[in-house]
Amino acid sequence: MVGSKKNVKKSFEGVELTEAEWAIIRTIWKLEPCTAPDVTESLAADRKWSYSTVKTMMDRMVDKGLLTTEKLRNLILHRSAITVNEAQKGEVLRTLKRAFDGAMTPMMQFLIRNESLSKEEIRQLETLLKEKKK
Amino acid sequence: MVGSKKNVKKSFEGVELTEAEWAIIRTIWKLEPCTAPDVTESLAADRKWSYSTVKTMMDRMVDKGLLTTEKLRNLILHRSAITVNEAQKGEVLRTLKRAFDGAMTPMMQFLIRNESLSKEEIRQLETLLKEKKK
DNA sequence: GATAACACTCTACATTTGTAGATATTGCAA
DNA sequence: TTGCAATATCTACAAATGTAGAGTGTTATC
Repeated sequence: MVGSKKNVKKSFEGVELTEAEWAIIRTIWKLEPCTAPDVTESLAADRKWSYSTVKTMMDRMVDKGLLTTEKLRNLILHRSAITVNEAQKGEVLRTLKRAFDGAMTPMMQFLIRNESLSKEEIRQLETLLKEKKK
Repeated sequence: MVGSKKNVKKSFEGVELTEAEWAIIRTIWKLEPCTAPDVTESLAADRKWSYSTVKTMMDRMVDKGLLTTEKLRNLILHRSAITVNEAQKGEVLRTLKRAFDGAMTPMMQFLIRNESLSKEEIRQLETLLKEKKK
């Protein structure tokens, strides 16, 4: 059976989602509360996943505590248990840890140096940095 | 058998290394050219991996084209086939794609807002941005 | 009440990742 | 020259991930 372990509430400091989990949770953030068929349909455009596939993924995510469920009649409504921000933070921390030895500044430097940014975007970032200084 | 497929030269635009692969390639960047026992020993401090484990990993990385080999007497010398920069880029792109829908600026904003940066670090980044504008 | 839709449950299988024991090979030292 | 120590090869297995078919239950409808 998929989906049995009690899902203990835990901190999501370092959540790491797989590619497929990202696809699913993105959809859930948009639709929640929603059912597995809802998600399947919404994803149909990009991913041609069968209902079973989506449902299995979702069940596993419930196990991991990434989603919560509520039974409504014969339906199971799902909600995200982590916020966009938490998920993003997990992903960023992962990269930081693995690729930059946990050092923020080198990572920022890498981004500024290697990625293309328009003048306007640069201005925005400068503004943010200015605010940050306070 | 581990390590048979011909390793075709390919672009490393989007390399994604696993946690274990990162540990190994970091060591290789330090020691290359080096043997599997070299890597095992160097990693012994953090990871208590057996020689077999390390060797298997390395063989798989050779398959994937992440490492190259050269036979010297009875030894196999390994070298990295991707640079630190390429690996970092892969990791960053991954996060960008998954967590920020490929949009650079939101990711930068997230970092500036959510991470702690000293005044000095902020100054450095401002300088970088200034240079970038040219 | 029978039945078609719809949603859910179970089970399964391939691939990748992490981990390592057992065995074979070989160059070197005694 | 022989045996040992170092290195490499082969094989294996568990867990995680990606993917989905087959079967079961429930509900709204005719």
